[in-house]
Amino acid sequence: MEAEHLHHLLMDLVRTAEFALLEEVFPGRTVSMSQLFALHELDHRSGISQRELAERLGLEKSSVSRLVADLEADGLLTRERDPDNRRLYRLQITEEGRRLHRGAAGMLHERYGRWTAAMSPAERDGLATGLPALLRAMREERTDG
Amino acid sequence: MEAEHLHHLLMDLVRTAEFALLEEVFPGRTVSMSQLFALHELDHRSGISQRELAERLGLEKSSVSRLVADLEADGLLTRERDPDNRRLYRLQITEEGRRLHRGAAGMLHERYGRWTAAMSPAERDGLATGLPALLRAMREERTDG
DNA sequence: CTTGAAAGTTGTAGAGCACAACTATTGGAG
DNA sequence: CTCCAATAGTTGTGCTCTACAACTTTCAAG
Repeated sequence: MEAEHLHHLLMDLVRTAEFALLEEVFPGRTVSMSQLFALHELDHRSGISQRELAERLGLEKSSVSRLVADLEADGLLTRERDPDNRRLYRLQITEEGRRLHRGAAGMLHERYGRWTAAMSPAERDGLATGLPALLRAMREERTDG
Repeated sequence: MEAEHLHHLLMDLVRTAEFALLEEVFPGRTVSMSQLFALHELDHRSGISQRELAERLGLEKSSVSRLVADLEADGLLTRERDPDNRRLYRLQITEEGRRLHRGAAGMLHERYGRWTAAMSPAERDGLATGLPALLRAMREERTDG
């Protein structure tokens, strides 16, 4: 696979995917990309700190501070000081936050279903093999260097 | 391929790819994502109008107006009124703009090379088959609905 | 007790974008 | 020909997201 080809694909994918991820993901609420990512993280890893979340999101701690404050105000997560180290918060997604994330995921899943339905079995298999591998490679380089 | 799996992959990919695309892509200059996309488009389709560019970038015409004005001020593209319809501009990338885009692409290509080098032949083949198919499916839905 | 590091907050400023209201040009309809 | 609606683009304005710097609070080490 040539670089030029991959370049095209990635440029396209970032634009198209970001568009698709935010489009009408949840009616009535406005969820930013970072908020969605944050909920996504917290739905998997409960109890992480803001610093950890900032690292995972690739954001500055001050940005996460405000991001998390907004999510807390909307009742989508809770912040509790760690009793053993009161400098840091333990973030936990609330039921409502979980419902929102799952709801968003559900809406997206329908879309994913339509996408994969429009692909041949060979293409689906290829994607299932190649895409995780690409991400693994991207992430390795990012953590290495 | 299940939706949940694809959901994970896309969330990850958007974040990681956007990060990778902008990181030190061209030393000395600050290029925004949209500027990079715009140059990318103009390097392929010369002479399109701002309205066409706006459609391709998924941006509002006012945003493109300012975006293009900046790129022109930086000498990366030229704007000429269409003699047959003086309402619209014909946008053309300059040599410098082309060099910048190609340069950025070159830097990215090295990175792509490292990524694909870290993948097995089967994974590379899979990606080459599956990723274009996914984009095709995503784009079809976007233009349909 | 002091010092320095870590986690988080707040002030501030800039980038990027959309929306609305505007100008200029064009192609009809009457 | 004249008027009008549509099209391409511009400008004013305001919002959101973000980083950076300076700050507070908490902790741990000496």
